[in-house]
Amino acid sequence: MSNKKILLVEDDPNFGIVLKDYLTLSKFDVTHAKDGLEGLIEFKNNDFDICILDVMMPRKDGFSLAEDIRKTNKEIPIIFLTAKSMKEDILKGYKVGADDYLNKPFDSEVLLYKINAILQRKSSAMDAIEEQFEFQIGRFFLNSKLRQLSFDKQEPIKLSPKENKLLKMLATYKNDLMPRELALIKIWRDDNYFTSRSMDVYIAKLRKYLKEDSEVEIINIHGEGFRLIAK
Amino acid sequence: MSNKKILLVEDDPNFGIVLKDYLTLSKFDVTHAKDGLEGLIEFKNNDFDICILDVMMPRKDGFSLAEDIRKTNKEIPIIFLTAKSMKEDILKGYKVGADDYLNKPFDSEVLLYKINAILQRKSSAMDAIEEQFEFQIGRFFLNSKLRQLSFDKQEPIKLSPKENKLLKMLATYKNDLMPRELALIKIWRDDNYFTSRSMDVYIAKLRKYLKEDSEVEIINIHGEGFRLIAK
DNA sequence: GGAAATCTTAATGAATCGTTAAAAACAAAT
DNA sequence: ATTTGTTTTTAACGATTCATTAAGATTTCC
Repeated sequence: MSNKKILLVEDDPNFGIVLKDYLTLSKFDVTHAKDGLEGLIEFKNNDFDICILDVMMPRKDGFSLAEDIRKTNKEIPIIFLTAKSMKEDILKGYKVGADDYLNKPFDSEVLLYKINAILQRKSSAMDAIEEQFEFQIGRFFLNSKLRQLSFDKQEPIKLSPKENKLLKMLATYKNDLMPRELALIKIWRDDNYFTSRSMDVYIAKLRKYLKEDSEVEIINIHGEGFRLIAK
Repeated sequence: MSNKKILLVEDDPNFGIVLKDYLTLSKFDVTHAKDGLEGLIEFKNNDFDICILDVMMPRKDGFSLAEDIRKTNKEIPIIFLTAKSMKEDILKGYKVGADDYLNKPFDSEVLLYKINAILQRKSSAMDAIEEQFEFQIGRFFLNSKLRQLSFDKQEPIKLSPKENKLLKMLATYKNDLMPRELALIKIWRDDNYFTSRSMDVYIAKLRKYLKEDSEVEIINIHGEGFRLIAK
């Protein structure tokens, strides 16, 4: 099997070369472009498996490049390298369709780990295509495709789109922390005072639905997010 | 298992050689660089497990070298050797991401002890890439992601963010000194009279939580920091 | 003994969250 | 186009959680 091909777009020459060497040693074919425009040209002339883009670059920044890449290819994994851990940047990245992002400086082993994780995720996702849409939550049963929440033999509750997405997300993180920010970005596509308030309203609605089973509850972790507890 | 690899950067030739020999005898592979620039080159060409850097060196001092190292690798443990025990230096070191520091002259056995303690601390966590968030503390169990402290079958105690961060940090330094300044910089992001007082308040809170197990205690080491003792 | 460091409790004010209700936006059907 | 019903957002207010500061007591170090 031939090596996976990486497009690395990074304007800092030193850092770029070190990173390229490191990835080459880790058995990837690396093409190193020095700015966004060069990156776009390389992208169009080759067939890469994954893109690693610096955010801040002359001529064309990483986000803008990502948008252009997405016009050609909706699936290719993109990892952003952001110098600062600005929330602005992270949000923007997710909107452009980032698969992951890393704050510089970072441990190169973490990058390697993320690359492999993403490549694996994509390939297995391709095999199975469909994602999970049925969840057991205590004595409740959620079918997120039909947007129905069932309890015993009772008539199922019909969920609105947002209720459904939120409960599904809580269920995929069952018994674990679902970070508030993540839900806002993925479901509300924005993270501000009002979307956050809106989310609280939906949490209240879900709690009302779920209160028939006393074993099930949604608890808040102050400043962090919510946790759906169910045996 | 192969020996752990140490990058030792020390400009004093006599001291450097003695230290290198001592560490080699203690079953480490030691690369000895004579100044900061040489150290950086060695760092980029090899794969070390830990760095020991003298602070005062010609061409490139230890702090500057540490910053460069951190650009490539955010996790690798760094120990500083400082001639004077200036608080300025210690703070600067921690801000650059030091794991520990030693005042010259020092007992080489102390250095050895610290190296092993740090490697142990890092290795268990680093295997999994993502950081550790579960800790056993005597009969207590801390889940720092969920911010809860459990004791036997009792209802877990919910920890506030600061309580959680502080206890987590104490736990990673379990049975060892957690330097006061380090906690202040990493958790409070500042080191002054008030943050220090605030930390004391949190130590008091944690002691209250932990007093159910008489085998567990947080002791103060006057002028140095705290030590979480647990079997 | 005296200065510096630490311990502990309590008070304050800010940020976050919970809940209800009303307003606005949206969609489907008349 | 207007009506009707659903969904989502905004508003308002109370409740809870949280970090900091103050202040006095106690301990440690020289």
